[in-house]
This record gives sequence, C-alpha cells and structure tokens, in this order.
Amino acid sequence: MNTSQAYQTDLEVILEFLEEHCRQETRGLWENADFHTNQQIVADDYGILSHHVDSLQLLSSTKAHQAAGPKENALDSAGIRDSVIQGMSVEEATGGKSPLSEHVSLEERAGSSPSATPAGRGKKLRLFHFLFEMLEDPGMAHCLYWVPASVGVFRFSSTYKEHVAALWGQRKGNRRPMTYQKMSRALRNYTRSGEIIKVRKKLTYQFSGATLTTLRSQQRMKNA
DNA sequence: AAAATAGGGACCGCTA
DNA sequence: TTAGCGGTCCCTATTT
Repeated sequence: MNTSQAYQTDLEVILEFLEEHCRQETRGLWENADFHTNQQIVADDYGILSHHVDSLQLLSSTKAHQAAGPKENALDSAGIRDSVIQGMSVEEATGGKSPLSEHVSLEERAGSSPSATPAGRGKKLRLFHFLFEMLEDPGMAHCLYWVPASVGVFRFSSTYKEHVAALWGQRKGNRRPMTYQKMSRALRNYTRSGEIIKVRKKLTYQFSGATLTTLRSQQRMKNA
C-alpha cells in the first residue's frame, strides 16, 4: 500500500466515523425538534438546532483527528473536512476511488441506487428526488437534514453542502464538478415550478406540500 | 470589508 | 428537426 492509498483509507475511516457520530447525535436532536408542530416555532428554533449540529460536527471532526494518529497531525479538524471534500475532485482527475465514491457505493448497497429511486429506472433522476433520498438516508444527516421532516423543510450543513453538490454531480455523471452554488441555482428553478420553495433562512429550503406527498408515497411504494 | 449565499440571464443536452 | 424541460454556467446583488 502506497502513501496515497494509506491516506485515502484514513480519510474513509474518518468520514465513516463522522457520519456515525453525527447520525447518533442528530437523531436525539430531531426527536426533540419534532415536539414543535407549529411551523413558526420551528422556524425560530431550527437555527439553534442546526448550530448544535454544526458544533457536533466540529467536535466529532476533532475527535476523529485525535483518533487518526500521528499521521494526521499536520491537519486541523477543518483541514480534515477539507481533505474529505477535496477527495471528491481528486477522483475525477485521477480516475481513482475517493472517499466520496466509497460513500456512494455504501449508499447504493443500502438500497438507494439510481435504479431504486422513483425516477431511477426509465426516467431521469431529478434533483429534488435525489435530495429527498439524501434526507431519508440517516447516513447523510451531517450533510442535509430535515428541520423538521413533518413540514418538508430541510437545510444543508454549511460545512458539507459542497459534499451534497458533489454527490449530485457525480450521480448525474457530470464531467465538471458540481458546486453548491450551481446546485442551489437548480433549486431556485423549482420555485417557479413549485416543487421547492426557498425559505428565507440560510441554506434552507422547503418541499411544497404536493411534492412532499408525492415523494413520500413513492417512498412507501418502494418500501412496500 | 470580505466571504458566503442568493438571484437571474443565457446557454446546453436530452427527450418526445 | 425542433420545442420544451431540467439542469448548468457564470456573473451580479444581497446578506452575514
């Protein structure tokens, strides 16, 4: 195993650790958040909640750093996150497997492959389907999460929004890397068509009632 | 003041 | 062949 392979493996371990840690932490937070049924209360509260999530992410990054051993000493926690995200573009340049592509294959093993999606077979996958898939995947809760699910409001993690965008670009098979900026442009197009509404809150969007109902019923059919 | 985020026009690629 | 849809690119404006 050469140095870059060893480094890549370390990143994969760190990424999985982060995901598992955040999954556990965020579950607890959402259980509390679900007590809020009034949308206005939720709108006021989710900034605080998401702040907690971001803090947890930072904490878990630091833990991962400590657990990673001497080889990672040159990287601070932000550096680790950056390295993970940068791994996405490395794959395109090298044609090799990155931590990101490993994550995709994990997802696919879990049953959210393109062919398993509502739009996967025959129809082209649409961005809002893809995002819904991510939102329903607890392993992606550190990137994209409900605030809360009951009203269809979701929010991107400030740290990992580019991760979601990169996954989207990869899923579409884009040659050039997708960025949050470009993906958010596509999301804003949904405002006109009415599938997704932009919430006047940072990195926050909302599925329209009809879209959410459709997505949920498609998901129930898939699970049945 | 700078960085992050949002908005919008023009364009591209795919499909019916 | 072409029109329409669903993004994608890139630039500017606004917010944090």
